[in-house]
Amino acid sequence: MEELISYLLQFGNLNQEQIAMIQSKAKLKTIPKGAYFSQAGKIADKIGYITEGVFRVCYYDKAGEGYTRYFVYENRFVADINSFRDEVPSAEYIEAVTDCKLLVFSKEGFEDLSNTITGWSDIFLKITSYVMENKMKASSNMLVQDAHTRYLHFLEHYPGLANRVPLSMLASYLGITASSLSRIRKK
Amino acid sequence: MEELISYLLQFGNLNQEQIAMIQSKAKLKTIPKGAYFSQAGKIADKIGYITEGVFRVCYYDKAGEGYTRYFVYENRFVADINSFRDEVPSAEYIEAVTDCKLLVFSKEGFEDLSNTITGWSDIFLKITSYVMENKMKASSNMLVQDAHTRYLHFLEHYPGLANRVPLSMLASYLGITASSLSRIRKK
DNA sequence: GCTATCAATTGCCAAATGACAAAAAAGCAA
DNA sequence: TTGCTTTTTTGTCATTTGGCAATTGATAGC
Repeated sequence: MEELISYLLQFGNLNQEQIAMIQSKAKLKTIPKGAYFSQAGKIADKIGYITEGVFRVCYYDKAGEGYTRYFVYENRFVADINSFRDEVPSAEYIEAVTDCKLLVFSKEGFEDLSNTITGWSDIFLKITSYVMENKMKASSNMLVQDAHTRYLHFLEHYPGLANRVPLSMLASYLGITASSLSRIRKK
Repeated sequence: MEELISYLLQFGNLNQEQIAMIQSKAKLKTIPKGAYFSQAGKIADKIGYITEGVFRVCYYDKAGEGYTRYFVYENRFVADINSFRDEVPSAEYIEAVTDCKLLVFSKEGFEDLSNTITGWSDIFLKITSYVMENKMKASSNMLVQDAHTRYLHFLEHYPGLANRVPLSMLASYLGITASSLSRIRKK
């Protein structure tokens, strides 16, 4: 819980009263490996701050093949923010890659915070645009690198994460086949 | 100017008074082909709504090679939103690919609007997260497609744009070499 | 019209990656 | 442990893409 607060404080100021208010709205939730935090076609009605575990945001093509858009892990928010905000169906799945624990804000709880805490929306605007810009740059950068460079960059940028996710999921994040990644890994 | 207003109205409500306020803060600006709207290392102090022309958001590697992250054209906002909001140096260039005209909001003008118009920040939060999510998904999708598919998808998704930008810039957007794109184009 | 310049096309070959299949390894439950 | 399932590794081969260089094409200035 302290980590959530210090994460939020990076993006704006909060007094003790506001912090207590935030803590009162956060509920601890456990999600087992393989289960979904939110699903395509459903409206995302909650936003989570991960305290333990790894999620992946992914989608499936008509052949049932799954593609990982990105991973999210400890001390970051995970949500389909557009679905959550506008109450429109989500286009993607958020799947627990490992057993996970998160602090969850319901739609109602989140709106209470928006109405009570001055600057709460601004904090989320900052977090949203900062995070999304980084994700976008990451994908865009990968596009002009070869597979080996992308893998090395991943190892460097997300130390330890490669050992926590299945090779096949990492491969689809990197935009290569599992076989190619296996060969690259052999170096 | 009407197009700017109707674009904004897609993301939130505005009354006549607010619309007049917005219009009073927008200044028409012309940027010749090849010039920059904002530059890496400088703080982006304005945000533009394009009425005519095409920009590209790009960066350069140490060898001076330029890479196009994405294109922005008529009836869309163009800005380095993180640099603009937090007044930190931009990491990228926004370059006019053709002669361009835009409606420009200065930092001061934009803040006046934030302070005067209830919901102005929300409108921009929506626009920002909607646009960035789409950019992110576009790059992420391209990563798992081959070059030919990416090109066809570009043609379909941005009809006419391929004829307005140099082949080399389009190639770097697609993550391939100019030679490869030339060959693909021959079909 | 001539020339300089830059962008685009094309040819050639090598390297990277994918497709498919089989084998090996790892995980998991009884 | 044993057997079953899933994931990962490995082999072979076809395809895609890049690198490089030469050629062609377009444009602008003289």
